Amino acid sequence: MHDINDIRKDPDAFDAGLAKRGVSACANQMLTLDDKRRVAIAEAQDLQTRRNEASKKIGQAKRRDDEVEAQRLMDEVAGLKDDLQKAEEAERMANDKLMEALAALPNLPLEGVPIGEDEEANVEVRSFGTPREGKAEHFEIGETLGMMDFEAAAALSGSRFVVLRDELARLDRALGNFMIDLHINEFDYRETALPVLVRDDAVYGTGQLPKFAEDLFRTENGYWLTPTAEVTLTNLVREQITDAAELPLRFAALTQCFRSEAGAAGRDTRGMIRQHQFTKVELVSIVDADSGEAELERKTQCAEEVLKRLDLPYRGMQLCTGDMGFCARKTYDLEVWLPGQNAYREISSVSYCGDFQGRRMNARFRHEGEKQTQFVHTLNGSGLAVGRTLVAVLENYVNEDGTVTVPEVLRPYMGGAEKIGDAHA
RNA sequence: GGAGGGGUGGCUGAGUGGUUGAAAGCGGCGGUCUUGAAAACCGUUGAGCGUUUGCGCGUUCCGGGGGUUCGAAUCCCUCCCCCUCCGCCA
Repeated sequence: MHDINDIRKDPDAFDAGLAKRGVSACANQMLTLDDKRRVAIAEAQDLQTRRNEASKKIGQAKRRDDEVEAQRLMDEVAGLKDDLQKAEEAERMANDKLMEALAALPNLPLEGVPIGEDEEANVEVRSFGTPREGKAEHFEIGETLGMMDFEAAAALSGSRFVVLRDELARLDRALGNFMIDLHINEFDYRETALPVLVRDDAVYGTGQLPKFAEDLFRTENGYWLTPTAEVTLTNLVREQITDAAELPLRFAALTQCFRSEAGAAGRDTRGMIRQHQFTKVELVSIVDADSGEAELERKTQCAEEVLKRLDLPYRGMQLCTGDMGFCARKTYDLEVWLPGQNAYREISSVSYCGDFQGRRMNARFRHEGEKQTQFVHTLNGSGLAVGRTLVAVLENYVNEDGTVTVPEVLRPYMGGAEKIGDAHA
């Protein structure tokens, strides 16, 4: 959500920012809505003033038992009521219209973000490891092992679900545990266990609503299934004033995520790359207005460290203006090398959102002794998507005989096992 | 699921139709006193929005929304949340 005052201060800069994202200019439209809103407010307030004055006099008349005068005054303001109600309704509508329009606008890219239309214009900022050629895709490896079962999942739930068995199920769990342990032990994140069902306000706060409702699952009694723990972790500070001394707040969670993948029909239909339900370790930071960009770099490094310790080749991409998410001002994607696909695939996305979500959540902070509050700045990032990491491990660690070597850092989480598939080979 | 009790300012807690944005206490801030601090005493202390060069003025807000009324923290409807008892249950 943007501050209408910022738009008023420099409408051209606002439109220029939107243009970078391929969104057409609309500052003028917003200012017109705001003007209408303010006129409506002034009209309603004027009527309210008159009503209040009259009511006060009526009260005074009644106190001195002057019923005649009281009645005279009551007759006098009787006509006001209708106008007042209309004016208040007009004020509400004018305000709603402006809020609705503002809520649909994406955040502005930070200075220096590469300008472009789509992922073609993303910029590689670094890389790690050496990509190798591979022969097998992860689902071939998993099915050969007899531990990855899409048919069983389809029977239960349809497409875009998977059943993992035996050591692969354990590997999945090991990955999640390894990741979250790393972040809480070494990077100062607080582990958090969260609901995966939330209400409208929370999803609105992080920007998935109102625009992207079709990407989410909704229960019959009105809950949303969280598409990422970004929603819950970020909303932890909603509608409150955090003491600035407590910042930065760093939260990590290992949760299930649920996405309808409404717009992805036909894409990544095979395998575990794109599922309706997947596990992810999410990293969220709540910071003050000055720390956002440094925290973005830090968080990206936290995510990268997971890949490094798993010895998975990856590259870091800075997203261009056209490829960034709705709330983001600056985003890095980490893309892991998948030998089976002979391609880099996104495994983490780390974004700095400025105060865009803070304003939507009415989440503020205040420096000790100061009166003025500011909206918190927020960051979120995957550290990492567990399902896709499992895919990467399989394709990068598969052996000639179809077994899969367990990455060293995961062995403590696997009962010491060095290999998957030996017993079944 | 059934029955009941509650949601008031940073906190505790009064307030059931008329200058109530809201008593009192705590906390915070300023001052007096003190070498300094504490204690004591005095004063002060909510937020959003609109308007204004500024002082200010106006308006809204007592969980959210709607309604009754000339006037609502106070009455009505509805939703949300918390608590207690019973039932059920991982």
